[in-house]
Amino acid sequence: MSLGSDDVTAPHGRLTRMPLREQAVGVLRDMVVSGVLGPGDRINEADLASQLGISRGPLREAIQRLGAEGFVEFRQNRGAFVRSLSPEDVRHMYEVRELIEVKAASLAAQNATEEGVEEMRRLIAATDEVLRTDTTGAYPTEYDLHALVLELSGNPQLQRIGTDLQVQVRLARVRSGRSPERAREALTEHLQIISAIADRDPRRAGREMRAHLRRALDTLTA
Amino acid sequence: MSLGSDDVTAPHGRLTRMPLREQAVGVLRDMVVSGVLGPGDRINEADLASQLGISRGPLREAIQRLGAEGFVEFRQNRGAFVRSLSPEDVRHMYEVRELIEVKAASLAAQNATEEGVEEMRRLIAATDEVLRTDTTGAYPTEYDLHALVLELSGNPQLQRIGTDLQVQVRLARVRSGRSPERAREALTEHLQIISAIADRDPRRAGREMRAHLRRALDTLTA
DNA sequence: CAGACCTCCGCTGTCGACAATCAACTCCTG
DNA sequence: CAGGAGTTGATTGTCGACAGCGGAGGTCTG
Repeated sequence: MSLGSDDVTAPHGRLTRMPLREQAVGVLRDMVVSGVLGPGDRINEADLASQLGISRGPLREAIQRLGAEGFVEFRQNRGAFVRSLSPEDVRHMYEVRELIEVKAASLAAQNATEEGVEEMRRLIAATDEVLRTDTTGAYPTEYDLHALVLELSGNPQLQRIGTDLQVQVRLARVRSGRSPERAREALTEHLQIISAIADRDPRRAGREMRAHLRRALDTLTA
Repeated sequence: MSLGSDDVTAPHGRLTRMPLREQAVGVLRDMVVSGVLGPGDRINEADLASQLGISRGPLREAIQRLGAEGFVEFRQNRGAFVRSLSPEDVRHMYEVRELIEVKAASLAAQNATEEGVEEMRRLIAATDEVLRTDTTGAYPTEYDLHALVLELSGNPQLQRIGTDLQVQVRLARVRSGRSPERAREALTEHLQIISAIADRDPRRAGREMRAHLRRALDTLTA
């Protein structure tokens, strides 16, 4: 697993090389949410660095970033550990997430551009599609929805904090996969949120988002 | 300005040496909020490192931390720059801050421990004192209040995000110092918040906090 | 045999040096 | 004299190496 040659195409087509640190941040996040790195696991810098084909320098910088985002915790002279969330932590995270995303949904309903709403409609279609076929492919659009709502809120701060929280929540969800029934429910709830935003109804958008998040938390803690 | 010998006394009295990175984070924050590092300024790693008496390694890690917290921005191969806030940015920050701190105030009114309320009362006294004498010493208690409210909310997530935002706001306030009149106003508003929390009245606590933040934003943008 | 002490190994925290990249300046050219 | 290519200096991105702390496991002692 080396990432030295992972180049990336910049907006204008020029080939640009992302700093190793940035790439490492991405890989680490993936390793955490995919369960390769479980809660409480110690992060061995030397091992991980050679695994990624980079040196410890950029890796340590990446770890700091993850630390500020709340993914890992530090112990004096013991290094970084993948954060393990207590049920209390999860509750607290959802409490904040509700604040953030309800506001975001409401703002999105007010501020979304036409093309934003258009993208929402595409999500409706995609969601519909998933609903009619299988539910295993649900997660991608799940995150897409929440990310899109945050973006359409038009408030970058809200977006930044919201996505951080959203990704952190995955930490809790890694182990406890949800049932197919709940997945279907969630998708229909998404539909409600989307249509409220598309209809430009802030109140309803906020209400639906709140309901959605509360049910999600219930499922998670059950 | 070297920080190699800046030891720190741990909770139980044992002398502990903070990692250079942590100390650097603190110093950098101070340099930003105190105006030594102005918005848009480039951060020269070599200079700053030798200025602090450390090497670039820990410093770079510290900068990453600050980056995740929104203090500095990165440009490809150009390094880190102190973030400069547009009026839009400030508005967005206050929008989120209102969400967070209003909730925090309301929660604090519900959840605060007895000793928490006790500390609030001490703040009332201190604030009263400042009100009666000069107003130049106002800032410390200003930040103390908001920090305390966040802490008493009992939600660590809320606290973390809230303090981040609060410190960032200082970025905007560095240049535009507020008038003594506004400072007095702010203090009386604080009194309202405090007493609402001490009375354990969540509604009023939230309402007063909201009013306070809105006026603060008005002053800032004026 | 249990518990305190000690030793050794692995790992983090830190450093200095090299390579890659960008910005500014110079110099050439029309 | 204006504009562009080449050059140079400064600064970031990256790496490998060393020192010191902490924990695992062995050893000594009561």
